[in-house]
Amino acid sequence: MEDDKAAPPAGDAMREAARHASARSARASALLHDYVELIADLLEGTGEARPTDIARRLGVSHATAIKAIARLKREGLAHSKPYRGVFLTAEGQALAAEVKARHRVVVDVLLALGVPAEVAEMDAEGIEHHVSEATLAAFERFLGRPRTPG
Amino acid sequence: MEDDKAAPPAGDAMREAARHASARSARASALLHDYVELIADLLEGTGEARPTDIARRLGVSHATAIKAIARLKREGLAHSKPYRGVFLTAEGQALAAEVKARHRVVVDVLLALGVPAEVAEMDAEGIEHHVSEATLAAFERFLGRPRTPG
DNA sequence: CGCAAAATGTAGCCTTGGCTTCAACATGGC
DNA sequence: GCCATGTTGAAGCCAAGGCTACATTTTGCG
Ligand SMILES: [Mn+2]
Ligand SMILES: [Mn+2]
Ligand SMILES: [Mn+2]
Ligand SMILES: [Mn+2]
Repeated sequence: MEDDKAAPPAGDAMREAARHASARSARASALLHDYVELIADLLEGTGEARPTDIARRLGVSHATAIKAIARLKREGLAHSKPYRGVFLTAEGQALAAEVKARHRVVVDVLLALGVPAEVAEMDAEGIEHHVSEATLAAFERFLGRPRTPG
Repeated sequence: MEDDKAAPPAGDAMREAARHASARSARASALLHDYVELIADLLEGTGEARPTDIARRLGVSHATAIKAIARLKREGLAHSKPYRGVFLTAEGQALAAEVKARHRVVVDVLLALGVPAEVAEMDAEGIEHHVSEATLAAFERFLGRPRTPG
């Protein structure tokens, strides 16, 4: 039997470790998701996404927003020229669409479960980032919105 | 009339900023919550909570666990003597109880919504940290477990 | 137009939460 | 009882995500 050098988590502990690793990974991408979602929103709404507006809507300083935008660009989700506002790449737009759909479903599930609207919006902002594909599918079934409408 | 210097987010933007701030704050305490929950679990199960076991169950290096434990101690949630394992303060125990209850409710709601068990455990590990009191109450009502069983 | 105000960007600081590496300690098996 | 092995702890590195302070650019208004 393969002898598991260096005490790797066995059985239960291993599965638990995997769960926590998954949560950590979701936490790591949460911020980027919020940025692309918001940028898409601003672009749709007003035609432009300026760092200052992004910062204001997220409740952070403009410097923080600008650093995050730099990361979005590094990761191929956004592009921008100096002093010219931010835009999403095709990849960024696709991600934004996913994230927005997920956000809506999470809010709707919370509302369906009797959570007050303001609170639902609050909590969804964090919960959405930890809803896997399988859970999203279950949520949609529960809401009576099958994924494959064929 | 306080004249709102320096372009403070107005109306919608302000509420959205508050939502994101709330999510950031939840994210910040998530890690501590997982530690106290796990430590309580280990103490109940085996009578001791050793840094190595904590690290293994969380899927991080022992050094990472030890630094987090130091933070737990700084915040009055845990105490320990060198080489002697970790224990929870009264405050830490109370927090652990809350966190465990919340974890259970979240998993049960996901199961009730048709999420597969393995996935429910996965997602709950992240979702639980973003479930406010009001949402928790709604979940308990939905599950038919009123908070005040009087 | 010209210039003040607003927006943008840069630099540098801090904390958190990961990691590896190495040193010190505790203990169980012989 | 000793010592190999496992556990614990300390140090130091890194990236992310906050911040303030300051420099630069754009823009809008008189
Ligand atoms: Mn969000
Ligand atoms: Mn969202
Ligand atoms: Mn958790
Ligand atoms: Mn948990």
